[in-house]
Amino acid sequence: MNISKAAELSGLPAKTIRYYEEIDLVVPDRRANGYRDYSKADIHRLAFLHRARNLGFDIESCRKLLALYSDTTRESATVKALASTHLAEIETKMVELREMADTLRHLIDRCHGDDRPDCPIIERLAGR
Amino acid sequence: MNISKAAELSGLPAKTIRYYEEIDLVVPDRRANGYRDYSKADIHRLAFLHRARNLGFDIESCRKLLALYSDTTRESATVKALASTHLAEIETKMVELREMADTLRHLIDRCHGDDRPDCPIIERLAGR
DNA sequence: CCTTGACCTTCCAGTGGCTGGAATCCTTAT
DNA sequence: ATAAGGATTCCAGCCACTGGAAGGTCAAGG
Repeated sequence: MNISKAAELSGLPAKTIRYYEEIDLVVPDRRANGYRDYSKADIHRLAFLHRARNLGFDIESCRKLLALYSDTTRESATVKALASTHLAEIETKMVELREMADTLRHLIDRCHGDDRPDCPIIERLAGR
Repeated sequence: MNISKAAELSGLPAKTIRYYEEIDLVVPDRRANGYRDYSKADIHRLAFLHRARNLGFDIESCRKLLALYSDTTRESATVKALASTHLAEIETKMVELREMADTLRHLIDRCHGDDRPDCPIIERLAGR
């Protein structure tokens, strides 16, 4: 299967698929003409990566998840730990964003937003 | 004022301050020996940048905010628009993160997390 | 057989916002 | 005179792609 078909089936851009090969995530066979030849298993791995990335896992975590996916003797505890760590990171980031958003909303609410120069947003950034 | 003092007063690492000069955000005078010489106004601008970055504004927005900061004829509407756009982006990101977090929590809750291989997290990533 | 166009290949450069490190220079204290 | 602690520049790397150039391959139509 050519790369464009693999892209269509996995939902990943061809460029990304080539990149994943470069970093040894999914390395397909090659045909005599040098074209990449993706197997069904390769497609499954690519789609797996697509879903894992959509859940925000970074590439190194995806690599580990992919290894666990292929390892039928895996312990679910390992997977759960990986996902829990990732969830904690997401929650940390959410807290940061919420704090930013709250501050911004507060300042925006207090800014007249007209043709006058005085502005609580600028004042806050200037340190009051 | 030397860069290390500027770093201390603005709260930014010296490396970052040099980077900000490179991209023409804050360009200090130079002494005869080639050392950067930061004025009080420079320090204010650096601290301003520090706060703006902490609110999540990207560098180009910081550049605009800095210009508005220096422009006493600014219209607060301009600042408000910039901040509102940024707030909307943050809120979008928060929604994405919340969706990821909800999905992850759901899956983690259903994973035994023991020595057995069956795992709803892997199953979900594999596409059921 | 030739051309066209769609596909494939590799390689290089750029994104954002720094950060680390190497090599060298300047200042101050002993 | 020397050593420590600053300062300087420049180059490389991070993450996860993404765009583009230059060229090779293949199937269909004339």
